Amino acid sequence: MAEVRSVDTRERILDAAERLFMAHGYDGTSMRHITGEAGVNLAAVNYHFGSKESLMQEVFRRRLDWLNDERMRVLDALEAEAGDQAVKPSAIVDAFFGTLLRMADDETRGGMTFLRLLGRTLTEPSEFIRAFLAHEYKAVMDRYKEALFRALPEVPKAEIVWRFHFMLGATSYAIAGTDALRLVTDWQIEDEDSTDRLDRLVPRLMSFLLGGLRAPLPQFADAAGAG
Amino acid sequence: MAEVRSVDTRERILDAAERLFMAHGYDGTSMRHITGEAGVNLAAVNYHFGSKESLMQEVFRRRLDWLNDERMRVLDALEAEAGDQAVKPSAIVDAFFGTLLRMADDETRGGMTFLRLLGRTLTEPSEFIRAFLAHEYKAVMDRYKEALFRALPEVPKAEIVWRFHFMLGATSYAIAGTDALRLVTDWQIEDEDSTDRLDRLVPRLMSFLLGGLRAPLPQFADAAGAG
DNA sequence: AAATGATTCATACGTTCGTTTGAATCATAG
DNA sequence: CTATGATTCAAACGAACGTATGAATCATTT
Repeated sequence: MAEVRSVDTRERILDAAERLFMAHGYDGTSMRHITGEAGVNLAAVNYHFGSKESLMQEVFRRRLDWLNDERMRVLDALEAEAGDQAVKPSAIVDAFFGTLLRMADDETRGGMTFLRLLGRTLTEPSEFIRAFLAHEYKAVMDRYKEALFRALPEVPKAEIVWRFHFMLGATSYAIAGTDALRLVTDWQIEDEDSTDRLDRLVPRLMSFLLGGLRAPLPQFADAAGAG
Repeated sequence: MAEVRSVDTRERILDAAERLFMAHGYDGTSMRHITGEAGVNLAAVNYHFGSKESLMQEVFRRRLDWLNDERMRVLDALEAEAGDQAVKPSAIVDAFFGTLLRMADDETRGGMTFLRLLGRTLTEPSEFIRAFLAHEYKAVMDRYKEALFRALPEVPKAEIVWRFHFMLGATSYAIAGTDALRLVTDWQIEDEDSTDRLDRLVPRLMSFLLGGLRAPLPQFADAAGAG
């Protein structure tokens, strides 16, 4: 079996696809863009991956398998360390979002490119992508939800689930828009260079997420409670 | 001038485009989908709007003109009411995000469809869309940033800008994913029906946003301050 | 009623899309 | 060296894309 060439080609395709899907979206990226940038023949994608959809799935699987395994490992370690005590909310949030954000510095795992792709894709419309991500994420999301339920027993579960949702949004947006949103907001932060910005994004975002997670419970207009 | 027909056709196209762009994205929606769903001739889009890009811009302009004017009006009123006092952060946040979220109940202004379109588009890759939104949003963003600077004089401006960014993300995600993210997280909140969920989204999100905005400032690993 | 300008219509243009095909080329095994 | 299976290649497929065209139809004015 001559796997040397094919592995090279596969990875070149995956790298190019990751970058182009991030920059132009799924529908905005053609197979000819991908194969052109990867320096391989047009037919190589269908030969190695079967279809464009399968390629997209493989782009995510390559990174998410490690990320979600790592998230599980970190949470395992936290719970083992805590014994019969509850794990602190800040540790849970860091295990989920911090583990994600620290991928930005690891180019062997996609770095910022993959993070921004993931951030954008979570709000992308394509049905098959959402279905695929739902499947990939289900187990780890359930684990973390349960951990937060135990860590915050006084907060209604529905509220925790919503706030997890909000945290996901703030994070994915912060990642996806690290360059893009500069356009929308057009702010200038004069005293920080770009490397600075990334280093400080994690503590900044963590403060925000924890502040939101532990905010006072909302008061609803009607009488009923939240669960 | 026979404007009756053209106005009807224009609005039918805009309504269909708004819905389809929301559901399938810009690149994922064809002119034939739009004109088919609107029940008009294929050439009508180019006749009335010139191009697909111009149509997209008009879809947004139709809603954003009102939204951002309204945001300006509300902030004007708040500042007039406060006199030389500072406007409360919670009032500013409500003026910006609450005004947006309350569009969900106003079908004459696009309702949830437009909100979800906007939420998704803020992370979409197409260059011309981001450039257009940047232009449409610039004035109102500057006004609100300044208002938050005055409301939170003890918080570094860079930190406020970042947290505004995070709030935008949480909000746009909460909107865009009101249905979609159910797939990813697969949570079930048994005791709330869907109308309930929308009514309670606003106070829930507001609590989260304010908690994040007023969270303790992050501690950076190195010595330098944040601005 | 005739004329005019706005709008709608069917149809076609050239391009690009994802995918397929079958031959050519490669690396390895017998 | 030859056979074999894996991979690469150029080329083409039909379908769908955004856009343009010119005739037909409509509403309005003279």
